[in-house]
Amino acid sequence: MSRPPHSPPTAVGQARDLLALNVIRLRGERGWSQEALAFEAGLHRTFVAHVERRARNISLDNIEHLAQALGVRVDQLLKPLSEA
Amino acid sequence: MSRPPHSPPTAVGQARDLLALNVIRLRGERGWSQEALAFEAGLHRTFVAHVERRARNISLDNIEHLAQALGVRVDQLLKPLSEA
DNA sequence: TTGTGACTTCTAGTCCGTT
DNA sequence: AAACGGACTAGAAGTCACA
Repeated sequence: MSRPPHSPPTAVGQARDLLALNVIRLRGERGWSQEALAFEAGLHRTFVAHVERRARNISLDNIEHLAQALGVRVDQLLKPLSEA
Repeated sequence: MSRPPHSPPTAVGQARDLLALNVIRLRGERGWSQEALAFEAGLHRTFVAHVERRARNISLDNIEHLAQALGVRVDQLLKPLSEA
């Protein structure tokens, strides 16, 4: 009565994992420290660290700031690694 | 000194628009009211209304709840309509 | 059925540190 | 360079009355 038959079951909390892994990956590709990324995104260094450790429930506006700092689209930050 | 040369410039606030448009579209495709979606996502009806009107800076966990209710992946909710 | 402003509670997000 | 903690403030979550 609600979900399309072919969509894979998605465990809660996976979004934080996806974001964390993509941020870590993209930041690494650019050779940036957490502090450098935080500066580019206008966020605090400890907050970026929390996000990468999945310890915080980041808001959409700040996801967007991270995406812009990394030079990618917002949805790219939430794609499964297999597709990134 | 920061952004890859070929990434398109993305205006701030677009993420809310993207999310809103995708939620409205997917909800419409399913013939659901805001209240029905809210119920499926475990959220309040007025909260969904605020999100669709871009009036709230929703967090990642709740984006995930909406995605699960709609039976799509999180990144699908933030894709440009042209690619959805 | 949906939009909206206002309100309280709780956590996102900052800033200071130490390891 | 990054994990981790404490204390604090800004702002999201969640709800309601009403248009």
